[in-house]
Amino acid sequence: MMQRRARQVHQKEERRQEILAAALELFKTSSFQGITMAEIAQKSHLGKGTIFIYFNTKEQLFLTLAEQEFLEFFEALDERLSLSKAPLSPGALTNLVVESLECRPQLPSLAAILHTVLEHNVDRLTTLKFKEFLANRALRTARNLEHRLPFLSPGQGLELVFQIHVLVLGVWQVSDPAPVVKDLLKAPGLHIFDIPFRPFFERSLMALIRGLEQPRSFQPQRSLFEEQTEAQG
Amino acid sequence: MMQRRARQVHQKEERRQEILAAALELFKTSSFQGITMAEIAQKSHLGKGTIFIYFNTKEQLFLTLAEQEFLEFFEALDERLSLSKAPLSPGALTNLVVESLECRPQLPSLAAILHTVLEHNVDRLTTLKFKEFLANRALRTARNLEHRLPFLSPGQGLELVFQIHVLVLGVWQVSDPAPVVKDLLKAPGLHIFDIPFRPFFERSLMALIRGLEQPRSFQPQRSLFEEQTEAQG
Amino acid sequence: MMQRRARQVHQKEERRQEILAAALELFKTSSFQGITMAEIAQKSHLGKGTIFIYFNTKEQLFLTLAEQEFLEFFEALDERLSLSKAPLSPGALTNLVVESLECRPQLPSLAAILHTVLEHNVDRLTTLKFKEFLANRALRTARNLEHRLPFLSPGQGLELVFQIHVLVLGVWQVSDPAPVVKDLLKAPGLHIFDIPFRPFFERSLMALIRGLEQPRSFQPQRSLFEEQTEAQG
Amino acid sequence: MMQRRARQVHQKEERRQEILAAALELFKTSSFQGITMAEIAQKSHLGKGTIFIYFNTKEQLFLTLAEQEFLEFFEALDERLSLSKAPLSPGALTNLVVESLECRPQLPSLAAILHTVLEHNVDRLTTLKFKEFLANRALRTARNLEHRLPFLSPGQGLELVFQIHVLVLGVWQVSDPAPVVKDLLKAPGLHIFDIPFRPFFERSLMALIRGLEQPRSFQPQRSLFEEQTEAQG
DNA sequence: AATGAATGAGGATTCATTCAT
DNA sequence: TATGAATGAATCCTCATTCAT
Repeated sequence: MMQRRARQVHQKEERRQEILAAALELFKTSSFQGITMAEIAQKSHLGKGTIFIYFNTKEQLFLTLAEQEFLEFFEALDERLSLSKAPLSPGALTNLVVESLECRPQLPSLAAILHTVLEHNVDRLTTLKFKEFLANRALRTARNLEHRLPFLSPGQGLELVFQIHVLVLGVWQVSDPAPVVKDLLKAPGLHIFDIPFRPFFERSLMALIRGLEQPRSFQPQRSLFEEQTEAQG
Repeated sequence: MMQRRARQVHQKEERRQEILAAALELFKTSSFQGITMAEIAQKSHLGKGTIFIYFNTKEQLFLTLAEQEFLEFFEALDERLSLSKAPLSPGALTNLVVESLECRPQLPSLAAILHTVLEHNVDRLTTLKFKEFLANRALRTARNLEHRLPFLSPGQGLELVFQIHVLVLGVWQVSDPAPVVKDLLKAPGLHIFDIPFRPFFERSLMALIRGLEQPRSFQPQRSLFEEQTEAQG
Repeated sequence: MMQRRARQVHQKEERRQEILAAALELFKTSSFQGITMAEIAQKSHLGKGTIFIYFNTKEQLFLTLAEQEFLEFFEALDERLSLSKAPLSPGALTNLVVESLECRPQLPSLAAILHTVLEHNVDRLTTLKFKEFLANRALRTARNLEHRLPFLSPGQGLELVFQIHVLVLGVWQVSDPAPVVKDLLKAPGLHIFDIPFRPFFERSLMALIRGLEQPRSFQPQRSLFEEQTEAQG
Repeated sequence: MMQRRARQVHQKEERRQEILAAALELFKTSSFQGITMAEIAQKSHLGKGTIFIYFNTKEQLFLTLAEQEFLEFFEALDERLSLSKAPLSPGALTNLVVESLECRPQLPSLAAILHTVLEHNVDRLTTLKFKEFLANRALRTARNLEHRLPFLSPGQGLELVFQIHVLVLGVWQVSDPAPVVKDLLKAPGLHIFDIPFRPFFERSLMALIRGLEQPRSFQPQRSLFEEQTEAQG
């Protein structure tokens, strides 16, 4: 053990980052449940107890990791969105998103456990901070999206951000099968479950954006009625 | 304990269903991790060990639950899709999906743990059976979708099925926050995370379908090039 | 399942033997703990419950197996002892024992669990029967031994039987290492633990018999005194 | 709980010994299977989990116990063997062994489960260490035996060590009957199974040593031939 | 007599978290 | 601050045995 004391604020922040880096590194080849705090401590050359000085719980540690990844993703996306003021085609926007995503390869897997795992066993305050950060960040990107996508009505930018989030975590779960499933993918008829993340995500997001782009005025609320009529016929 | 012996095949099936019903009931107010096999046994008036005669592992039990919910969802959807042969509008299809979904209120929460939890710790054979069932069922519905959505090219029906699945599990996770998060939803600025499942799912699916509906010929593969140009400009 | 009813006494005995044969077969490649009653039932084409009609407990089943093996061993040995009336050399007797042992290859492994496992969880009556059988059988062979080994004083025949038993189970345990140990036998210096049953048993038994053969009159009880004297010197 | 932290190496060793002492204490009145880790924890005033910091598995804990007992036995024996250089009579040696054994009353019962229980469920490294220790210790005592027993040819010292081991565990199993058997010992005819450890062990070991002592030249390898001849006649 | 569904005691082990040092 | 020893809750699953059919 090093026994270096981090008395300065910047030293503490450094230490914090070392821990996060170690966790991220382990997360590349393992899962949240598969990683133990002992491993993280060892990899960051710190004592087990030290980790808990910087993070209250294991979930909080990974939530911080997620926050960083989200931040960088949003930054990357915003940067790309700010390169021009011209309207974006659905394909172009999809591209920007995918590019931004590829800078942070662990974001999808972190997003996939965000709601079901990480946000449990975290204290109010931490959650509050995280959600506030996310809200601010999402709103900023939402505005940027609304600037580049003229067809978006006010508020739809934020909705699109959430929809992207939903697609990221959903597509990730579908494209990252359990070991047993992975083995079975070669079985006849099961290749349909072999779904690589990127192309499927691209097609889905593109379709979604193109759908948003369509003027809705021509099909106002009729869907329900149509259906019922059909059902009767 | 009852000590009634289920010796006939149909009695065994009945018992099996009793167990599943008990598990589903518990799942309504708790989570996979929060439920113990002992609770399920108690609720189905059986011994702890008896459960393991019918299901090898806890995961397998819930996988079977998921299978049943998926089956009923697909049946409900197929039935609705077969009521007419006329082309469906995006809104109409969305409606059909949401209706089918509402028959099985636990489907989203089961789908949400399917890939990350259930498909782990299940043996090859069980997984194979499950995936084969899912493949067959998905393909049938895919064909039905292609019949009612003329704009779908062959194979796009299946993709749409997967996209619906992705939206279901993704939107569910976003709309079913952890207790701590739920508490914070009233905080100023955090109401944006209060996302009820149904409307958000409806809008997202509708947009997706409308996007698929658009002829793609007008924007062929140019997206990447466009973007790069923009970035340079 | 066969559902054959064994109404006749001889049919029941047959069934009993089938079960024992199945258990013995499994015991060749597995251990007492490694074998389940379900496996024995399956291998003897009977229902699990049926096994318990013939044997009250798993231990009793294997105790019966041990009894049979002991019986056959004693028979084989007695037969060989009866072929002549001439005094036996230690080597010759050792040979007879080893030959008799080799007819029943499972005897050592059964003897090795007899006192530590089998005789636990067996009811009084069964144990009584077993022990009575063993006593009678041992006494008969003891007499035969005393006939062929003139140097044995009355009662020493029985003691020799017990000593043979002790050597069988002791040498077996030493010569049948756990898997982990077996792996380690190649390590430098650990080859000394690679002790094949037969030669080690032969040498040990031979020495023991030769020791019994020696007239004890010349060294009467002095050992203790000698030692104490030495210690003082 | 005490919550004293053992941070120094010697404190940790102390704690380790406390656990071993507790286990040994329990082992006096119970069996390996009858003792639970929880009991050991309670008796050593430690948390259940703490035990597993010091010993990976229950088997490892008891293996360590066995190692200590073996060590002390070997030490005691070596000490006695070193008191003089004069040749030992069989009776004298037997005495030394029995005396050494009586210092460690639990050794026989630990030896009796060594091969059948303890050496299972222990990792390679632990087993390696244990076996290496045992090899070294046995070889040293073997040399000492060869010094005091002139009739032993090189290598026979080690063989004698193993033979003593075999007798210890074998005689122990025979002399420590299951409760049911113990009850039956008064039954007519079954008193022959009432075999106290010490005298039976003494007589057996003495005979064995005396056998080893005999010059073998007069009966060279003829035993097999003799026997066959007899069988034919 | 035969069956196999039902039973439930039984226990080692992990690991996030705490806190004495 | 840093440490790592100490903690103990938490639970799935096996399998010998029973007994309703």
